[in-house]
Amino acid sequence: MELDKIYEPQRFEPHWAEWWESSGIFQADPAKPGRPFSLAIPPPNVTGSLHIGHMIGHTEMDMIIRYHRMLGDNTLWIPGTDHAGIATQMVVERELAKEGLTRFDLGREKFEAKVWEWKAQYGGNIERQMRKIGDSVDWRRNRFTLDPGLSRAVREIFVRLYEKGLIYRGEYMVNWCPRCRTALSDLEVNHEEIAGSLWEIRYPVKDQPGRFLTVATTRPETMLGDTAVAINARDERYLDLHGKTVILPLTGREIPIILDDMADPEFGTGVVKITPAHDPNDFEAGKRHNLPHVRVIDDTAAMTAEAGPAYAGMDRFDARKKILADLEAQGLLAATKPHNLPVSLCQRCSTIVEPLVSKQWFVKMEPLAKPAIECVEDGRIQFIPENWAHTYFHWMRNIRDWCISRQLWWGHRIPAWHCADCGGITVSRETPAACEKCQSVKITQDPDVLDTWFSSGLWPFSTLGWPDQTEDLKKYYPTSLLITGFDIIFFWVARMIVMGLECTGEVPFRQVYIHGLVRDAERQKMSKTKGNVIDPLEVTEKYGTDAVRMSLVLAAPPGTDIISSEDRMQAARSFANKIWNAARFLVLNLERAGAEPWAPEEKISYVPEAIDGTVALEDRWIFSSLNACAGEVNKAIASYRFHEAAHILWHFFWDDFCDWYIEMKKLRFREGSGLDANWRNILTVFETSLRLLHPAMPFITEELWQRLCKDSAGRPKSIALAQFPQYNEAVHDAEAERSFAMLQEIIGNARNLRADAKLDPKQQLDAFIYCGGPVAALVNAQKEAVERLANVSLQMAGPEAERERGAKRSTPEFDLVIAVPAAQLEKQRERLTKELANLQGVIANSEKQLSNEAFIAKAPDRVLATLREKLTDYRAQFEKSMQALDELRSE
RNA sequence: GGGCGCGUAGCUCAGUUGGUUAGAGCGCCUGCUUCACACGCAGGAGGCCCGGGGUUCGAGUCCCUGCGCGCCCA
Repeated sequence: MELDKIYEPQRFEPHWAEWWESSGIFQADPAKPGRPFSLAIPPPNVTGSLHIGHMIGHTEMDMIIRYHRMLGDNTLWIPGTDHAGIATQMVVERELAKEGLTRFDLGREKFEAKVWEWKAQYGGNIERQMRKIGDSVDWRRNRFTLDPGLSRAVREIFVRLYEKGLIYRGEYMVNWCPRCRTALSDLEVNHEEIAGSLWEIRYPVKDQPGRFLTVATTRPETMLGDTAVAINARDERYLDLHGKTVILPLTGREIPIILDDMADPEFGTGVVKITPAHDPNDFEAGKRHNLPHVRVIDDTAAMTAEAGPAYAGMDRFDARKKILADLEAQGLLAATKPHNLPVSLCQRCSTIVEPLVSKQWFVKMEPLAKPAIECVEDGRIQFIPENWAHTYFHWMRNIRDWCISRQLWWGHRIPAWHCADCGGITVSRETPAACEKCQSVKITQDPDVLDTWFSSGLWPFSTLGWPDQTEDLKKYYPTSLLITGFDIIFFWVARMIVMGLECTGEVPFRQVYIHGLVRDAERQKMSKTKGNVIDPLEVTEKYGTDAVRMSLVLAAPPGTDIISSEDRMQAARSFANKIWNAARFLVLNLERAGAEPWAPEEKISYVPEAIDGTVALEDRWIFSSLNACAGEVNKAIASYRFHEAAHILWHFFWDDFCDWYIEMKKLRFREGSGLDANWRNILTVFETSLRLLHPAMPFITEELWQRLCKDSAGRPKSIALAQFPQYNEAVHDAEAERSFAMLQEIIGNARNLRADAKLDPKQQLDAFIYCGGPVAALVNAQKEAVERLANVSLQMAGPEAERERGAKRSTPEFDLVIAVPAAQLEKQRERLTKELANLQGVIANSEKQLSNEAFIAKAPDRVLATLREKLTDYRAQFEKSMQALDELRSE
């Protein structure tokens, strides 16, 4: 077996991605034993492609699912995609536009067929990407929101809610996108403040020549639809006009002057025009005062015939200009003042939304919200980080009815049929043959489709076969966890909770982990419209999937946004390269040792084997460290502290395993030794590390594991099915950890003294260590390690022995002298002076604290004891350093 | 206007319930082609933890307040 010198993930990642799927190891089986752990993917838009923002969610999901799989749980991760009504329709419409066509040219059926065609051609993009990044999903259970099964679930819940009176149809003012030509829910519009104007327009009072009522408006084009003007009852300026009428300019229509609190005496002129057909507040006012609606803007944002022949057919903003010019010409434009106003934009296409009255379907939310609030309050669903529950509560407690109908052609058609004869509506699970009211067969299905989120809201159970009580549903529902971004808490998370409780009587998931958004270098949210998306395929190609995954996980503590940068990916690739080369080193030396292929123990014990009757210090230490590492990683992943797990593993593998353990082991290798205990220890630690790393970096760990471990009878097929290492208290070896830390300190000090003297690093120097007791025993046993790792020739003497001349470093436990020429000692003086100043401060601080009676009385004994111990050490250190400095001065 | 969050090394950020001399990665400086790795090794510099006040024996951590910044909802 040979490993390339450089880690080249492109050479093996595609292979494992393919094998994982074809070998079926991620396929779930509800009949198998094991605690269920299930997760439904937030279904991405079928026409879209994964961006780096998805990548973090997918990495976290994959980490947690691989982790649970390795724990032996019965795991299921359901993949799938969302039909994304507006977005998908837009994409296909844009394609048609290239040929100069609109969907209306094709007609509904042909257009729908075109979208399906589009989906067949490009819809697989996301799935290909998911395969590439190693998502360990069960592809057999792949779902699409328009699948027959999921569509059946949609009809089922629609009919149920309708029958309970929770779905109703009515004429209301909704957000209308004139470009998409559909209604939008409140969530699908963005609010922005733009610089506009406040225009003051004179409305002549009828029969009072020369008297005007001046209204202030930000939208003059709607004046053509005014059906009243309002003044405030407390506003004495205009009170005498109450009950009179004004002549609406440009139209000559006579409209009443009414009293309403909507008119704010402090704002503008204190007079407001009322256009019930084109403003939500005016719509309400219109209801209060029984005002007629005059609709002057149509579905495409063009002026209607009712706007008058001068304006009919014009775009709303062109009409505004002409209206202002016409008013000006007639001397009716009193003022134009700069004014910032909020506008609503279509989330999909950024067109300014037009409030229009139309007949739409709504879900009555209040009764549904109540149990959805309770299940979070009582902890049946837990948000992580828990702060997000506030956001959820705030929205849920101020819930408004949900407009679910869309005037689109792509989506679930509303299961309601209108009767041409009696006007009755038949709502049914199955397509009805006749009107249920009058039995007429002249019925036609409602042309509208449902909001995409209506079907996404059913995702955690519709994907498991609901409304049928399938084995999957019984085993895996409620799902264990949902991982998603905070931007869809309202759109999706809230609706799943509502629908889950309503449909199944149970919460759809027990925990919701909310990850941060990936932002670019300017901290901008990444979005297709902004064009600042990073293509994960591009960076995974460049750095390897494992490196990209690791870089994201490292940068993603719970509750914070993730700044994506290629620097981080590079760093993570270096880490992967480090793992690769550690493996390469082992492989090369295994060959030299003439070792047989090795098979790992499935049940990991972490107990190092003895060599010649004793267990080597480095083995005791690394096994103890590995054990601690396993414990911390388990804790971190289980509590969704993925970044912590990644940092712990990075540190363990790079610093402990590579920089210290392997370096020590270089002293132990013997040619032709065969697979002795020494090797079994090394390989056990390495193999265990791979298991710990596997959830975060699945590809490199699988590759190395498969290469390194003999495919013996008892071996799992894949590292993904191997047991995840667990903490074992019995393996904890505090004494070995202390001794090894001491050894590191000795070597560190020696290296430091060498480096300061600026001598040729190849030159071996004489070193002298003065110590007694356990340190002396340690030095005796590890003399070779010190000499090799610090490149010195070491002699040991008792603590009282006379010191050799040279660069000296003291600690409470030992003095170390390196023989360097006197000329090279300057750096030592600087260092000692600095150290003394530092120690002085620390000592003064500790003494002050220890002489504080309140501290002694109130601080816990543990804290007190450590501080006293430390003070003794500081003082000893101070003495020694002082003495060392004196010696240097006398040189 | 309401809510959430952030401000720690040059940069990006960790720092769980308050308790040793505050950490990491990248960048920077010095030296090194040491036979796994220059995507590397060894050593090093760099921080009034945003300002002010308070609680406490003790505050980067808790409370109040000011300043600066971000996001969500109205």
